[in-house]
Amino acid sequence: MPELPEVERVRRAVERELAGRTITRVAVAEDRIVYAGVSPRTFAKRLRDRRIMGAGRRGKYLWLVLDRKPWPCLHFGMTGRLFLYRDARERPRFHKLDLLVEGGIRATFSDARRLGRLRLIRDPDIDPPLSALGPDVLDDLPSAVQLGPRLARRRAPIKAVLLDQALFAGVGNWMADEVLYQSAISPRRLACELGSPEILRLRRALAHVVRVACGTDAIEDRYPAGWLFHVRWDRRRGRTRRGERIVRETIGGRTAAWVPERQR
DNA sequence: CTCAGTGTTCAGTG
DNA sequence: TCACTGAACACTGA
Repeated sequence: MPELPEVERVRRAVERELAGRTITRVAVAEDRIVYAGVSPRTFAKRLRDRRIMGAGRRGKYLWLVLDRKPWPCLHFGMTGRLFLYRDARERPRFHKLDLLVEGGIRATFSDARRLGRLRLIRDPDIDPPLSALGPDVLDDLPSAVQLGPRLARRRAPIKAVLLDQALFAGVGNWMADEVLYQSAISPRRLACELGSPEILRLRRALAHVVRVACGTDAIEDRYPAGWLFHVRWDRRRGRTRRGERIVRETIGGRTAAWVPERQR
């Protein structure tokens, strides 16, 4: 579930449901992989009896602002999720962290594949791995002029460069494909060979996709009907709504879905 | 049974 | 030193 729009939805939900409330109970799974750089026990101790002041996000990383540092930082990997619910029976499978918050609200981080990470941080701007992130594509998307020189240094397919979190924090596989589709640029094109009109289109499409996706609170059904998103994994049909053929190939280590007829 | 997957990191190479 | 590629990580569901 986790690219920028999904993480932003969670951030807003935390602000709305949990801000101002105190964590009364914490349960942790004995998972030395998902808990990174901290034991589950210590992690629990730092959260218990703390008040949640709000939630911050940069790229795909989310942290809870507590009344005392350190703060918990969540990364969702491929399958991580945060559930907010009231009935304990709704606790999801693969739970790694369970919070009981004042007012009977429960928050559970779950992750089947265990590529997500739970950390403690003191400062999102200074502590790795957050400090390695580039500008957030929702809050701080660079202008086309700023993007020019950064892309000019990269001799890799634009698809791979879009996934580089040091350049475009928050972009993931589906957003990269969507942005390239909407800006009519082939994912194979080398970043350094894009012209100004193309960079302009790319930047514009990226701003549009991230804004619209966040505007719907990442509810996929509400993404505009013309988006590639709705058909990119549909292997049966393998066509866009307009009947253009969708191709799948590995670029930059990930599967790209794209429309050669339209993307050059 | 096999394979791909809305992600990141690290070793190896140029 | 910088940048790129591919493998590893771990596990589910098609």
